[in-house]
Amino acid sequence: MDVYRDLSDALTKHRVVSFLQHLKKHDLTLNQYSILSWIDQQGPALPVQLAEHLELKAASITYLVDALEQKGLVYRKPNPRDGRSHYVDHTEAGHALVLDKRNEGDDRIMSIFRAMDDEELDMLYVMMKLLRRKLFR
Amino acid sequence: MDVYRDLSDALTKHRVVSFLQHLKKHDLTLNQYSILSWIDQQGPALPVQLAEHLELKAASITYLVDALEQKGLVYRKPNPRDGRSHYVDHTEAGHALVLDKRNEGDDRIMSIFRAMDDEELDMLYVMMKLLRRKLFR
DNA sequence: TATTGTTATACTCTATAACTATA
DNA sequence: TATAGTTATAGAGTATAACAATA
Repeated sequence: MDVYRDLSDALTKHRVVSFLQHLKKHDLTLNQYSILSWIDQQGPALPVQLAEHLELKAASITYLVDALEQKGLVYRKPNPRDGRSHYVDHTEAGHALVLDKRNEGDDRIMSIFRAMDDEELDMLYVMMKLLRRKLFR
Repeated sequence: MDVYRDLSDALTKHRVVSFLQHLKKHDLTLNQYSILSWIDQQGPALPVQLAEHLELKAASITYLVDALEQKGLVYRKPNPRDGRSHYVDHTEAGHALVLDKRNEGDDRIMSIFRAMDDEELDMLYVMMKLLRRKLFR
Protein backbone atom coordinates (compact mmCIF):
# COMPACT_ATOMS: atom_id res chain seq x y z
CA MET A 1 0.00 0.00 0.00
CA ASP A 2 2.76 2.44 0.94
CA VAL A 3 4.70 1.32 -2.11
CA TYR A 4 1.68 2.13 -4.24
CA ARG A 5 1.31 5.54 -2.69
CA ASP A 6 5.02 6.37 -2.95
CA LEU A 7 5.08 5.38 -6.59
CA SER A 8 1.93 7.20 -7.51
CA ASP A 9 2.98 10.31 -5.56
CA ALA A 10 6.34 10.31 -7.31
CA LEU A 11 4.85 9.69 -10.75
CA THR A 12 2.31 12.41 -10.20
CA LYS A 13 4.86 14.91 -8.97
CA HIS A 14 7.23 14.09 -11.82
CA ARG A 15 4.49 14.49 -14.43
CA VAL A 16 3.04 17.67 -12.93
CA VAL A 17 6.40 19.39 -12.46
CA SER A 18 7.55 18.65 -16.00
CA PHE A 19 4.22 19.84 -17.35
CA LEU A 20 4.40 23.13 -15.44
CA GLN A 21 7.96 23.66 -16.70
CA HIS A 22 6.67 23.23 -20.24
CA LEU A 23 3.98 25.85 -19.66
CA LYS A 24 6.52 28.27 -18.22
CA LYS A 25 8.92 27.70 -21.10
CA HIS A 26 6.24 28.73 -23.60
CA ASP A 27 4.70 31.42 -21.38
CA LEU A 28 1.28 29.76 -21.38
CA THR A 29 -1.31 29.36 -18.65
CA LEU A 30 -2.86 25.97 -17.94
CA ASN A 31 -6.12 26.91 -19.67
CA GLN A 32 -4.36 28.36 -22.68
CA TYR A 33 -2.53 25.05 -23.09
CA SER A 34 -5.75 23.08 -22.56
CA ILE A 35 -7.36 24.89 -25.48
CA LEU A 36 -4.39 24.17 -27.73
CA SER A 37 -4.29 20.53 -26.70
CA TRP A 38 -8.04 20.06 -27.16
CA ILE A 39 -7.93 21.57 -30.67
CA ASP A 40 -4.94 19.42 -31.49
CA GLN A 41 -6.88 16.27 -30.60
CA GLN A 42 -10.44 17.19 -31.65
CA GLY A 43 -9.88 19.66 -34.47
CA PRO A 44 -11.25 23.22 -34.77
CA ALA A 45 -13.62 24.04 -31.89
CA LEU A 46 -16.41 26.52 -31.23
CA PRO A 47 -16.02 28.75 -28.15
CA VAL A 48 -19.18 27.20 -26.68
CA GLN A 49 -17.54 23.77 -26.88
CA LEU A 50 -14.33 25.02 -25.30
CA ALA A 51 -16.35 26.62 -22.49
CA GLU A 52 -18.05 23.32 -21.72
CA HIS A 53 -14.85 21.27 -21.96
CA LEU A 54 -12.78 23.61 -19.77
CA GLU A 55 -15.68 24.36 -17.42
CA LEU A 56 -15.24 28.10 -17.92
CA LYS A 57 -17.66 30.85 -18.92
CA ALA A 58 -17.87 32.14 -22.50
CA ALA A 59 -16.32 35.48 -21.52
CA SER A 60 -13.24 33.68 -20.18
CA ILE A 61 -12.88 31.73 -23.42
CA THR A 62 -12.89 35.02 -25.35
CA TYR A 63 -10.10 36.25 -23.08
CA LEU A 64 -8.05 33.06 -23.51
CA VAL A 65 -8.50 32.86 -27.29
CA ASP A 66 -7.53 36.54 -27.57
CA ALA A 67 -4.30 35.76 -25.71
CA LEU A 68 -3.53 32.69 -27.87
CA GLU A 69 -4.31 34.69 -31.02
CA GLN A 70 -1.87 37.43 -29.97
CA LYS A 71 0.83 34.79 -29.49
CA GLY A 72 0.11 33.51 -33.00
CA LEU A 73 -0.90 30.04 -31.78
CA VAL A 74 -4.58 30.05 -32.87
CA TYR A 75 -6.86 31.99 -35.22
CA ARG A 76 -10.62 32.44 -35.62
CA LYS A 77 -12.34 31.36 -38.84
CA PRO A 78 -16.03 31.72 -39.81
CA ASN A 79 -18.58 28.99 -39.09
CA PRO A 80 -20.36 28.46 -42.44
CA ARG A 81 -23.39 26.90 -40.71
CA ASP A 82 -23.95 29.62 -38.04
CA GLY A 83 -23.15 33.29 -38.53
CA ARG A 84 -23.08 33.94 -34.78
CA SER A 85 -20.05 31.80 -34.06
CA HIS A 86 -16.59 31.00 -35.40
CA TYR A 87 -14.19 28.10 -35.18
CA VAL A 88 -10.97 28.36 -33.21
CA ASP A 89 -8.17 26.50 -34.99
CA HIS A 90 -4.45 26.25 -34.27
CA THR A 91 -1.67 27.62 -36.42
CA GLU A 92 1.43 25.62 -37.32
CA ALA A 93 3.15 27.14 -34.28
CA GLY A 94 0.28 26.07 -32.04
CA HIS A 95 0.44 22.51 -33.30
CA ALA A 96 4.21 22.36 -32.93
CA LEU A 97 3.98 23.47 -29.30
CA VAL A 98 1.65 20.60 -28.37
CA LEU A 99 3.73 18.07 -30.30
CA ASP A 100 6.81 19.31 -28.48
CA LYS A 101 5.11 18.55 -25.16
CA ARG A 102 3.96 15.08 -26.26
CA ASN A 103 7.49 14.02 -27.16
CA GLU A 104 9.19 15.71 -24.24
CA GLY A 105 10.46 13.33 -21.59
CA ASP A 106 10.58 10.30 -23.88
CA ASP A 107 14.36 10.26 -23.94
CA ARG A 108 14.71 9.93 -20.22
CA ILE A 109 12.02 7.25 -19.86
CA MET A 110 13.35 5.28 -22.84
CA SER A 111 16.85 5.21 -21.43
CA ILE A 112 15.49 3.82 -18.16
CA PHE A 113 13.60 1.09 -19.99
CA ARG A 114 16.64 0.25 -22.12
CA ALA A 115 18.64 -0.30 -18.94
CA MET A 116 16.24 -3.03 -17.74
CA ASP A 117 16.75 -6.71 -18.63
CA ASP A 118 14.17 -8.77 -20.55
CA GLU A 119 12.67 -10.45 -17.52
CA GLU A 120 12.15 -7.11 -15.78
CA LEU A 121 10.57 -5.63 -18.89
CA ASP A 122 8.15 -8.54 -19.30
CA MET A 123 7.05 -8.36 -15.67
CA LEU A 124 6.73 -4.61 -15.86
CA TYR A 125 4.57 -4.80 -18.97
CA VAL A 126 2.24 -7.37 -17.45
CA MET A 127 1.92 -5.50 -14.16
CA MET A 128 1.30 -2.15 -15.77
CA LYS A 129 -1.51 -3.57 -17.83
CA LEU A 130 -2.96 -5.30 -14.77
CA LEU A 131 -2.69 -2.19 -12.62
CA ARG A 132 -4.20 0.02 -15.25
CA ARG A 133 -7.16 -2.32 -15.72
CA LYS A 134 -7.81 -2.70 -11.98
CA LEU A 135 -7.44 0.97 -11.18
CA PHE A 136 -9.25 2.67 -14.01
CA ARG A 137 -11.91 0.37 -15.44
CA MET B 1 6.40 2.70 -23.48
CA ASP B 2 2.77 3.43 -24.30
CA VAL B 3 1.71 1.25 -21.39
CA TYR B 4 3.93 3.30 -19.14
CA ARG B 5 2.52 6.56 -20.40
CA ASP B 6 -1.09 5.38 -20.16
CA LEU B 7 -0.59 4.21 -16.61
CA SER B 8 1.23 7.30 -15.48
CA ASP B 9 -1.30 9.60 -17.21
CA ALA B 10 -4.16 7.76 -15.54
CA LEU B 11 -2.51 7.70 -12.11
CA THR B 12 -1.68 11.37 -12.41
CA LYS B 13 -5.19 12.31 -13.45
CA HIS B 14 -6.73 10.20 -10.70
CA ARG B 15 -4.50 11.74 -8.05
CA VAL B 16 -4.91 15.33 -9.26
CA VAL B 17 -8.67 15.11 -9.57
CA SER B 18 -9.14 13.62 -6.09
CA PHE B 19 -6.80 16.26 -4.66
CA LEU B 20 -8.73 19.12 -6.26
CA GLN B 21 -11.97 17.66 -4.91
CA HIS B 22 -10.45 17.68 -1.44
CA LEU B 23 -9.49 21.34 -1.79
CA LYS B 24 -13.00 22.23 -2.94
CA LYS B 25 -14.59 20.29 -0.09
CA HIS B 26 -12.64 22.34 2.45
CA ASP B 27 -12.84 25.60 0.49
CA LEU B 28 -9.04 25.94 0.28
CA THR B 29 -6.78 27.13 -2.51
CA LEU B 30 -3.76 25.07 -3.57
CA ASN B 31 -1.33 27.39 -1.81
CA GLN B 32 -3.40 27.50 1.36
CA TYR B 33 -3.26 23.70 1.47
CA SER B 34 0.46 23.69 0.69
CA ILE B 35 1.12 25.84 3.76
CA LEU B 36 -0.94 23.53 5.98
CA SER B 37 0.75 20.43 4.60
CA TRP B 38 4.24 21.91 4.95
CA ILE B 39 3.62 22.88 8.58
CA ASP B 40 2.18 19.44 9.25
CA GLN B 41 5.38 17.80 8.02
CA GLN B 42 8.03 20.31 9.10
CA GLY B 43 6.49 21.92 12.16
CA PRO B 44 5.89 25.66 12.78
CA ALA B 45 7.33 27.79 9.97
CA LEU B 46 8.44 31.39 9.52
CA PRO B 47 6.79 33.35 6.67
CA VAL B 48 10.21 33.76 5.03
CA GLN B 49 10.54 29.96 4.91
CA LEU B 50 7.05 29.52 3.49
CA ALA B 51 7.80 32.14 0.84
CA GLU B 52 10.87 30.23 -0.27
CA HIS B 53 9.18 26.82 -0.19
CA LEU B 54 6.07 27.94 -2.11
CA GLU B 55 8.06 30.24 -4.40
CA LEU B 56 5.81 33.18 -3.55
CA LYS B 57 6.56 36.70 -2.34
CA ALA B 58 6.32 37.63 1.36
CA ALA B 59 3.25 39.80 0.73
CA SER B 60 1.42 36.82 -0.74
CA ILE B 61 2.29 34.71 2.31
CA THR B 62 0.76 37.38 4.55
CA TYR B 63 -2.39 37.19 2.43
CA LEU B 64 -2.55 33.37 2.58
CA VAL B 65 -1.82 33.14 6.32
CA ASP B 66 -4.50 35.77 6.98
CA ALA B 67 -7.00 33.58 5.09
CA LEU B 68 -5.98 30.41 6.97
CA GLU B 69 -6.12 32.26 10.29
CA GLN B 70 -9.67 33.45 9.55
CA LYS B 71 -10.70 29.85 8.85
CA GLY B 72 -9.20 28.84 12.22
CA LEU B 73 -6.65 26.49 10.63
CA VAL B 74 -3.42 28.27 11.67
CA TYR B 75 -2.28 30.90 14.15
CA ARG B 76 0.75 33.18 14.55
CA LYS B 77 2.99 32.87 17.62
CA PRO B 78 6.04 34.99 18.57
CA ASN B 79 9.55 33.98 17.53
CA PRO B 80 11.59 34.17 20.77
CA ARG B 81 14.86 34.50 18.84
CA ASP B 82 13.81 37.30 16.46
CA GLY B 83 11.31 40.04 17.31
CA ARG B 84 10.69 40.86 13.64
CA SER B 85 9.09 37.54 12.77
CA HIS B 86 6.61 35.00 14.10
CA TYR B 87 5.98 31.31 13.63
CA VAL B 88 2.94 30.05 11.75
CA ASP B 89 1.59 26.89 13.38
CA HIS B 90 -1.54 24.84 12.68
CA THR B 91 -4.49 24.44 15.01
CA GLU B 92 -6.09 21.07 15.76
CA ALA B 93 -8.53 21.75 12.92
CA GLY B 94 -5.65 22.46 10.52
CA HIS B 95 -3.90 19.22 11.44
CA ALA B 96 -7.12 17.21 11.11
CA LEU B 97 -7.70 18.56 7.61
CA VAL B 98 -4.30 17.35 6.37
CA LEU B 99 -4.73 13.95 8.09
CA ASP B 100 -8.11 13.62 6.41
CA LYS B 101 -6.46 14.10 3.01
CA ARG B 102 -3.68 11.58 3.78
CA ASN B 103 -6.21 8.85 4.60
CA GLU B 104 -8.70 9.74 1.86
CA GLY B 105 -8.84 7.29 -1.02
CA ASP B 106 -7.36 4.38 0.94
CA ASP B 107 -10.64 2.48 0.98
CA ARG B 108 -10.91 2.31 -2.78
CA ILE B 109 -7.25 1.37 -3.35
CA MET B 110 -7.32 -1.21 -0.56
CA SER B 111 -10.39 -2.92 -2.00
CA ILE B 112 -8.62 -3.21 -5.35
CA PHE B 113 -5.57 -4.76 -3.71
CA ARG B 114 -7.72 -7.15 -1.68
CA ALA B 115 -9.26 -8.40 -4.91
CA MET B 116 -5.83 -9.47 -6.26
CA ASP B 117 -4.39 -12.94 -5.64
CA ASP B 118 -1.08 -13.53 -3.80
CA GLU B 119 1.00 -14.02 -6.91
CA GLU B 120 -0.27 -10.78 -8.43
CA LEU B 121 0.39 -8.91 -5.20
CA ASP B 122 3.95 -10.21 -4.93
CA MET B 123 4.75 -9.28 -8.52
CA LEU B 124 3.12 -5.89 -8.07
CA TYR B 125 5.15 -5.15 -4.95
CA VAL B 126 8.44 -6.08 -6.59
CA MET B 127 7.70 -4.10 -9.74
CA MET B 128 6.57 -1.00 -7.90
CA LYS B 129 9.75 -0.93 -5.87
CA LEU B 130 11.84 -1.50 -8.99
CA LEU B 131 10.00 1.19 -10.96
CA ARG B 132 10.20 3.67 -8.16
CA ARG B 133 13.95 3.14 -7.78
CA LYS B 134 14.66 3.39 -11.52
CA LEU B 135 12.47 6.42 -12.08
CA PHE B 136 13.24 8.59 -9.10
CA ARG B 137 16.70 7.84 -7.74
C1' DT C 1 22.50 48.88 6.84
C1' DA C 2 20.05 44.64 6.03
C1' DT C 3 16.09 41.78 6.90
C1' DT C 4 11.17 40.46 8.25
C1' DG C 5 6.67 41.23 7.67
C1' DT C 6 2.63 44.36 6.59
C1' DT C 7 0.10 47.67 3.84
C1' DA C 8 -1.13 49.93 -0.44
C1' DT C 9 -1.52 49.32 -5.11
C1' DA C 10 -1.41 47.18 -9.74
C1' DC C 11 -1.84 43.09 -12.75
C1' DT C 12 -3.77 38.54 -14.31
C1' DC C 13 -7.47 35.43 -14.79
C1' DT C 14 -12.17 34.28 -13.94
C1' DA C 15 -17.19 35.36 -13.31
C1' DT C 16 -21.46 38.17 -13.90
C1' DA C 17 -24.26 41.25 -16.42
C1' DA C 18 -25.44 44.00 -20.33
C1' DC C 19 -25.28 44.05 -25.11
C1' DT C 20 -25.10 42.86 -30.39
C1' DA C 21 -25.90 39.82 -33.97
C1' DT C 22 -27.91 35.79 -35.66
C1' DA C 23 -31.01 31.59 -35.32
C1' DT D 1 -37.43 34.31 -28.03
C1' DA D 2 -33.18 31.89 -27.45
C1' DT D 3 -28.30 31.38 -28.27
C1' DA D 4 -23.16 32.66 -29.44
C1' DG D 5 -19.91 35.68 -28.54
C1' DT D 6 -17.98 40.29 -26.95
C1' DT D 7 -17.42 44.11 -23.81
C1' DA D 8 -17.46 46.27 -19.29
C1' DT D 9 -16.84 45.55 -14.67
C1' DA D 10 -16.00 43.16 -10.19
C1' DG D 11 -13.53 39.72 -7.27
C1' DA D 12 -9.66 36.52 -5.98
C1' DG D 13 -4.87 35.79 -5.77
C1' DT D 14 -0.42 37.21 -7.14
C1' DA D 15 3.60 40.72 -7.42
C1' DT D 16 5.96 45.25 -6.62
C1' DA D 17 7.04 49.11 -3.84
C1' DA D 18 6.98 51.77 0.32
C1' DC D 19 7.11 51.34 5.06
C1' DA D 20 7.82 50.10 10.27
C1' DA D 21 10.19 47.35 13.45
C1' DT D 22 14.06 44.75 14.67
C1' DA D 23 18.76 42.62 13.83
